[in-house]
Amino acid sequence: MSDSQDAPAEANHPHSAEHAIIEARRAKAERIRARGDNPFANDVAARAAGCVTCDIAEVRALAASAEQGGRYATDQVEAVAAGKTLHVRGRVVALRSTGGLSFIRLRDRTGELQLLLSEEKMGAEYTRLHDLDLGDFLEAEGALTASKRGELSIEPLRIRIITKALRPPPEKWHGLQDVEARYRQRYVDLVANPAVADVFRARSLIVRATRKALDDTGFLEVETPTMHTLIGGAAAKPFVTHHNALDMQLFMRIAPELYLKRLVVGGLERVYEIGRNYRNEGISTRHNPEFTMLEFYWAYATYETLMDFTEQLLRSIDAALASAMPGPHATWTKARSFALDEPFARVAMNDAVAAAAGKTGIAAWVAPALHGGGAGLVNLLRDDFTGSMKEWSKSSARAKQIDWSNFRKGMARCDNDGERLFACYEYLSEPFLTEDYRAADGARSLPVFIKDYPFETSPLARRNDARPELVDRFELFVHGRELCNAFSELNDPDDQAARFRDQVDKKSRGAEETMDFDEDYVRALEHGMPPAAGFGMGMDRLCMMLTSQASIRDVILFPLMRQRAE
RNA sequence: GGGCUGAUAGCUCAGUCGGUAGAGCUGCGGACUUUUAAUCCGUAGGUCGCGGGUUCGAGUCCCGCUCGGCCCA
Repeated sequence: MSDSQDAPAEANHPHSAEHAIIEARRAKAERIRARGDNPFANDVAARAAGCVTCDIAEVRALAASAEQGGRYATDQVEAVAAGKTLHVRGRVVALRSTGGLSFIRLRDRTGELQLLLSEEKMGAEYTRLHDLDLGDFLEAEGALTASKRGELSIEPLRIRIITKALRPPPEKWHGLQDVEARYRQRYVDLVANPAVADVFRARSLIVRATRKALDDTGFLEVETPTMHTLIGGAAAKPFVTHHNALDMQLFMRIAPELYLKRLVVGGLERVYEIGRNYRNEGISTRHNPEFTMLEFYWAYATYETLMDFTEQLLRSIDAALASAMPGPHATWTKARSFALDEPFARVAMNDAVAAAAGKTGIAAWVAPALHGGGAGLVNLLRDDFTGSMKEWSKSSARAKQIDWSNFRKGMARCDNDGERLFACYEYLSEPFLTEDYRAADGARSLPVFIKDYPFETSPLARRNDARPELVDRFELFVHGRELCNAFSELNDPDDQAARFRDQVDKKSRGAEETMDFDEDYVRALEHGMPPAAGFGMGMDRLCMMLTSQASIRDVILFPLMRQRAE
């Protein structure tokens, strides 16, 4: 908590430069009023008879046939638009004057267009420029033309400032660089840094393409509660809230899983939800307290079905992005260090651990890992870890990169061999996924499905029929980052009840991230849930991956920030 | 929570060994009828994040705090 006193708001400080700039703009707004215009106008329909209101993209489309190599010939432009008067509106993002001739770059949602203003043509209208600032919204009516340099332009006979911007935009060349200001004042970021707006256009397309892929596969989109009475569906700490009228404690959901599976019981055999989840945990470049997740449940499918579907889904989303935003997509793909276009690796956790153990070059590990796989290594480490750790940690370059101290602590906390195998995976395999699994070109990493998890680590997944110590589960890692988690669903109500009891036991022994016993969910399973497979994917992480953004805050419009005394 | 790192004009950034706080953009005034970060002349704009300390003297050195960033947990 901050007990700092309220600092004087800088903009109100009568001597600050910011204050002077705002006052200068306010004075212009007053001049506009004095002239009889509204500096915050609402009546923005075209005025001149026969004048057509156009988006900027429509203006460009009209002149498309006159374009050659990005340049427009004046006579051709004037020929295609002969006799037309166009009405455009947008924000003024650049403003230059050479005296009797001025150039304005106008931006709307569809693009940018130059206005070429001539004092000779406009007469008294031209003086309205004196009240214009960068950032203002302007409307203009005039004929289409091209400048001497071949830039498509409208040559207005009439202009009007329709919204006065009282604050100045950031520096025109560098934009807004201050990361904190970019997140706190996203409205400025979006105007000043067009590449940022592209990322959020991409986000919308990604979500739309995801919906389309699922809708086309016969899924039903549903909405389930985000306020829960029990903690369930994932291992995470919830936000706690309270309903006054019912005097009831509620948890903001950490996952929609248990509700979606109730719907599968109810006969909605393919359901999905794309929605916000809340986890009361730390903030990092990969974690925001609220985040968007896709979950779907698919009756009569198995986790094997889902691996195929996942590959196809990711490729189709990326293709949709490429076709809708070819320019930005090319830039993002260039920055990608992973391959989406060849089959993803599929590796059982036991094998992944054994392979990673082999790569450490630790002599004592070779035989157990070779003959017993990851489980063989677990047998060795359970009995002899601390004594040999020092010597092992120096065995090879790979061994030196392992986080031995946390590995040791993690192993010590484990209650059983399943958890130990998972710990081995976490410290020996996962940090090296990008170097161990490479695309055919060798230059990019290959996405990898790590599958067949120990059942102890997965309280909602179905046991493997042949090997009951495992569950039919996978996680997908793209360039070392967890993107998806999926499994064949546990539908045996008695087994599910036993696993809930185990979670409750763990909680009573002090574990923090456990699920509550959900009696209603067990009752639902008692009514019968068909065999099904379920899937979860972080949409924010998917956006990061496809648009090559390093931080989750770059794909969330308003990431959570600490409060700041203003 | 830990390590590293940052905060100087509205914006983007300099600021050397501790010695008068700088530039560009923006703003304001002026010139200019084909600009593309226009150009040129003039001018204004500062609680150097906040609070202590050392010193004749602190943007600069030391301590604490606030708010970020990166890495780790």
